[in-house]
Amino acid sequence: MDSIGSKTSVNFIQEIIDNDKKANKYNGRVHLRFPPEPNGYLHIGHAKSICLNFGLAAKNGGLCNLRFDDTNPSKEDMEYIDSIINDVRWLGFNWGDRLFYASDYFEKMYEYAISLIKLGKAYVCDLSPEEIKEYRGSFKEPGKESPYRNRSVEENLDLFRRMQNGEFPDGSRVLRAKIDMSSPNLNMRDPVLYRILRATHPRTGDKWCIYPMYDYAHPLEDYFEGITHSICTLEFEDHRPLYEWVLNTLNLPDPPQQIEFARLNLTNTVMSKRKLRKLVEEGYVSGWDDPRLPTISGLRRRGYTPEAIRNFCDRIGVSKSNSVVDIRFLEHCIREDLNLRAPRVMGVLHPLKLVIVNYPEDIVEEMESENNPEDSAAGTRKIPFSRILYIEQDDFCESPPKKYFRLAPGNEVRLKNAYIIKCEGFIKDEKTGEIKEVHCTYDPESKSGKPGAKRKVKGTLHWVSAAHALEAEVRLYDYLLLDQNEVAEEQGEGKDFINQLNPNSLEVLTNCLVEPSLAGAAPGSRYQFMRKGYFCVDPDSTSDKLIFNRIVSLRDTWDKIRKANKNQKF
RNA sequence: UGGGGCGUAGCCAAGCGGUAAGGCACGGGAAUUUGGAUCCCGCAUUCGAAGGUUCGAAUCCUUCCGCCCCAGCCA
Repeated sequence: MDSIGSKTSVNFIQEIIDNDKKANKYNGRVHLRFPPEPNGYLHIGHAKSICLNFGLAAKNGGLCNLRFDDTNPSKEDMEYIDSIINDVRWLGFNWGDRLFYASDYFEKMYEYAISLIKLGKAYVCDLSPEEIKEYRGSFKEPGKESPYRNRSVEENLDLFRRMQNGEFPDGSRVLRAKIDMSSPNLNMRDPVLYRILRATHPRTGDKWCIYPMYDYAHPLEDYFEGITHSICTLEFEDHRPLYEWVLNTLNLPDPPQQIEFARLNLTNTVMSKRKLRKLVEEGYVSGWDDPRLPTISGLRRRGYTPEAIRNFCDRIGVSKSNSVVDIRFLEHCIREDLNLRAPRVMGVLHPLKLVIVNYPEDIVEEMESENNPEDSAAGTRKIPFSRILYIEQDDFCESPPKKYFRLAPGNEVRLKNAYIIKCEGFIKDEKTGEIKEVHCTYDPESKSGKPGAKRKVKGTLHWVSAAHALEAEVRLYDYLLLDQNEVAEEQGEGKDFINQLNPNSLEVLTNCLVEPSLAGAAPGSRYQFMRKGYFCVDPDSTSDKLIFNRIVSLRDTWDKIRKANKNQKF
C-alpha cells in the first residue's frame, strides 16, 4: 500500500500549516524557501530539506524560493552556488523566477539596522572578540553589560555609518542588539548583528566591509520574501526567540514563523560539511562527486535517480527526534525504482572460461532475451551464443557446499536464455588451485523457448560469449564507513572518523566482460547486470573503454546463507 | 551547571483518552529461466521508569532517568 508515490502520514509541520490555513493566517498563503549557504556541496541531508520545503509548498498550493544565504564572504564561493543550483534542479525542483540571495538585501538590512539603532535597540560595541566572549558569561553565570551599551543614538548612528564606510579595521567593532545580558538563552545576551569583514563577496565584490550575521539576516530575508513558514534544523531552536525579536522589534507585519525539524543522519557514512571536506581535501576520495559520498553529485555519479532520492526523503518522515536512518533503506529505494525500469543485461565480473564441448565450433546463435521482465514494453534483444563462453567464477565450485545450486562436477544448470548444460570436467592449476576452465555438454533440446527447456534445473547462470563480449572496467562500491561494532573489533574505538573508514569501499575490476549490446552505452545510463546488481555508466567511460559503477547489488539470499554457514562453524 | 529539545520494535515512524498503522531490516513459506522482482505468513500484551487521575492512559498530571543542542565577530 505504502509504496512509491502513495500517502505518507501527515507530519507535524503540515499540521501547523493546516492550522494556519484554517485560521486564515497569512491570508491562507504558504510560502517556503530552501536557504543554503554556498560554502559546500549539497548532500542527501540537504535533499531531505529540499524535498520537505518544495514538497510542502506543492502540496499546499504554495511557493518555494531558492535563496542563497551568502552573508559570510570569507567562506563562500561561486563554485558552490553553481553546484547547488545544478543539484536542486537535478533533484527535480523548480523555483520559477524566485532565485534570491541574501546579498540582494544588504541595503535594506542596513536600513533596518539603522532603525534598530534609532529605536534604541542596537548599539555599536568596541569590545574585542575575546572581551565579548568574556562578557557573555556562561551557562551558570549571567553576562555583564558592555561599557558601550548605553551610547547615545547619535553616537551609534555615527559609528555604524563609519563602520560601513570602512573607517575601522576588521574585528574592531560590531553592531549588537540590546536585549538582555542575563537571559538564560545565551543567544539573547546582546548578540552581534553586524561585523566588519574585508573579504571579497562572490556577488557584491568589495562594495561592503560589514556583513550581517545569520540571526539578524535570516528573519529579514524571510520577511522580505513573504515567507510564511521558515523551516530549519533543530540546532536553531535556541535562536527562535532572536528570530522573533528582530521581526517584532522592527514591528514587521505578518512575521514568518520558524519551525525546526531533525536533520537527516545516515548509517555508514558522514554528513557534516567538515568531514566531507576532509575526505575530499585529504584525498580519501576522488572528489565531491566520488560515488561513495552521500553528496548529491556523488549519488548522481553513482547512478542514484532523483526519483529514488525524493521517494526516500518522503518516506523517512519528519520529526524532532534525533535519528539515524539505516542506509539500507536508501538502497531499498533505488532498487525499487531501478527494478521497474533498468534494462537487464549480462555482464561477468570475474570471468571463468567455459567450453561447451559438444557445441559446434563455427556456429553463433542469436539468443532472444527480454529487456525487462517487469516491463514487457521494453522489448527483447538478441545475444550471441557460441561454443566458448565466460561465466562467473563464483558460479562453479569443485566441491560445492550444501544448497549450492550452481555449476559443479556432474551438475546441470541453465544458461539464461540459452541451453541447459552439464559439467563434465574442469582444468585446474594444481600449483595454485586456480580453476582455469570448465567443460560442459549442452542439451540441444533445451534451448530457451523450446519445449525441451521446460525441465527443472536448480540454477540459472548469466554468461557472455567469448568471441563477442566487450571488455569493461567495473567499480564496486561499498559503505564509506564500517559499522560501529566492526570498528570496535578491528581497531579499538577511534574517536576520529578516519579510522572508521571502510578499507574496501572501492574495488576496481578491470577484466570484466559484458554483452555486446552495451557497446556505446552512454554515460549515466543504468542497467541491471542480471544476478549481480544495478550499474551506471561512469562519465569516465569512453567508446573504447566501458566503465561501470555499481549503484547497488541485488538482494542476495545465497550470500546470506553462505555467511550464515560460515558463522555457524563457531 | 542555566536554557532549549527529544525518548513508541534492531532502524525510521504513525498515534492527539477507547485498548499499538506503515516502511526498512530480520525469520519462515509459495512461486520462479535473475538465489532478483513478486506473493503469503511471522516479528512491541506494551510505548524511557515509577507513581497518580480515569470505567479506560503511549496519549492527562507528578517525580525521576537517559540522550541531543547552545557560551563564533559561522550558518
